Amino acid sequence: MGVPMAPETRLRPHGAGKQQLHATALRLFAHTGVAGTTMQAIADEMGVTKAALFYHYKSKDDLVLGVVAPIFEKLAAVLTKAEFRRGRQAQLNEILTGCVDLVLEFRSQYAVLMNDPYVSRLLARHEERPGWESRVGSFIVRVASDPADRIPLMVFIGGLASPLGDPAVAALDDAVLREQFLDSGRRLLQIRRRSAGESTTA
Amino acid sequence: MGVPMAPETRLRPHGAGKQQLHATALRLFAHTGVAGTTMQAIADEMGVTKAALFYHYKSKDDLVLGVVAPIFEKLAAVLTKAEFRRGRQAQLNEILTGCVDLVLEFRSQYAVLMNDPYVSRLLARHEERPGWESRVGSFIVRVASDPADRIPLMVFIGGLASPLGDPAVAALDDAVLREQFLDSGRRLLQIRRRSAGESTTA
DNA sequence: GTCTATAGAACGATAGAC
DNA sequence: GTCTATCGTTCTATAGAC
Repeated sequence: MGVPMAPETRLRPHGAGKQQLHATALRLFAHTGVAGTTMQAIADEMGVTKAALFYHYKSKDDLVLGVVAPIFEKLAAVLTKAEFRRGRQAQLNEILTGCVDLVLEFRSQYAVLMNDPYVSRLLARHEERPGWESRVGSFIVRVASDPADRIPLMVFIGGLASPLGDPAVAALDDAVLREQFLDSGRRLLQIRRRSAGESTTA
Repeated sequence: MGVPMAPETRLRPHGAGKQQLHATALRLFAHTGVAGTTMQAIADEMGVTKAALFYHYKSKDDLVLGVVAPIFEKLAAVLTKAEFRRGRQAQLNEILTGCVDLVLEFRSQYAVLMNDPYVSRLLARHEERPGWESRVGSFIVRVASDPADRIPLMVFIGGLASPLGDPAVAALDDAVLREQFLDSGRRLLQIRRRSAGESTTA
C-alpha cells in the first residue's frame, strides 16, 4: 500500500539530530521500501550529503536497525506478555490490544517491520536478535497449532498495516482508530469484549 | 486459464521459456522484494546469464510488469464486477469472494502486487494503466465513504497476503483455505452468508 | 536464444579538509 | 558534524560473437 508523502519536514542542514534522520528515513522506507531507498535519497531529502549520514550510522543496515529497533523491542514485549496469559482467549486478547497499541504508536514503522523483506532478512542475519519472524511465527503456532486456525490471526496482524496507508484514515483520531481496530480484531478472532481475566472456555 | 504449455518444460539453461522465468522471478520478488532482487540474482537462480534475461524482456520494469500483470488485470475485473452490484452488502460480498479467489490462484503474486512499493510506483508511473492503487482506493471510498468504515475492509484486503507466507498454511488444501478466508472475511466485514441479492440494510 | 564483454550510472562506504 | 572527493563494487542495459 502506498504512503502519503508528508508535507516535507525539512530541517536545517547543520545540527540535525538522529530524530529527524529517523523520521526522514522512515518516511522514505514506507514510501519506496527499504531496498529501494538509497542513502543518497535520504541525504537529499534532509538537505545534507551522504557522508553526513555515515557519521551517525556506520552502515545502511545500522540505520535500518535504528529505525525499526524500537517497535521490534515492543513487539517482543507484547509477545512475551501474551505468553504468560493462560488460555487462548486471553492470549489472543493480549495480542489484539498489544498490536493495536503498537500500530497507533509507531504507524508506518509497523508496516515496515511487518512487510519489508529487507528488514526480515536483516533481523534474521543478526543472530543476537531472536529473529522476530521466527519469534512471531512460533508464538502463533503455540496459540493455534492447527495451521487453518492461524489464518484469522495472521490476517489481522498483517492487515493492521494497510489502513494507515490511506491518508484519510491516518488523519482520524487515535481513539476512533483504536475502536475500529479493536472491533475488527474482536470479530475476526472472535474475542469476547471483557476477557481480561485468566479464566477461559478452553 | 488457457495457457499454452510446452509439452516439455525443462529447466536447464537452454530452452527455458517465460514460464520458468516468471516463476523464478516471482519467487525471488516475494522473498527479497522487487527492489532487492537483481537481474543477476534471477539469472543465477535459473542458471543462465543476465543477458539472456534482457532478450526476453527489454528492462527490469518490463519483467516486473509481466509478472504482476495477470493478477492486476483480474483484480481490476473483480472491482468492476463489484461496482455493478447494488447495495453495500452485495458489493462487499463480491470483493470478498473475488479477492479470496485471487489469493488462492496467484498466491505470492497477491502479496507482491499489494505490498511491494516498487510495483505500486511502477504501475502509477505508467499512466496508461489506471493505477491500481487509486482504482482500489476509489472503490473502497465508494463502498465506505466514512474513513472509519474503511478499516475492516482494508484490514482484510491487505491481511489476505500474510497467511500464505507460512509454509504450513500454504500447504493446506485450497478448499480449506477458501473456507477459512471466507469465514474470516465474513466476520470482519459482517456479511451474511447468502447475500447475493441486491437488498441491503443500508 | 544464449553467450562474453563492457559501457555508464548508481550504489554503499571511506579519507581527509574544515 | 558536515563537507568534497573518491574508491571499489554492483547495477541495468547493450553490442556483437556463436
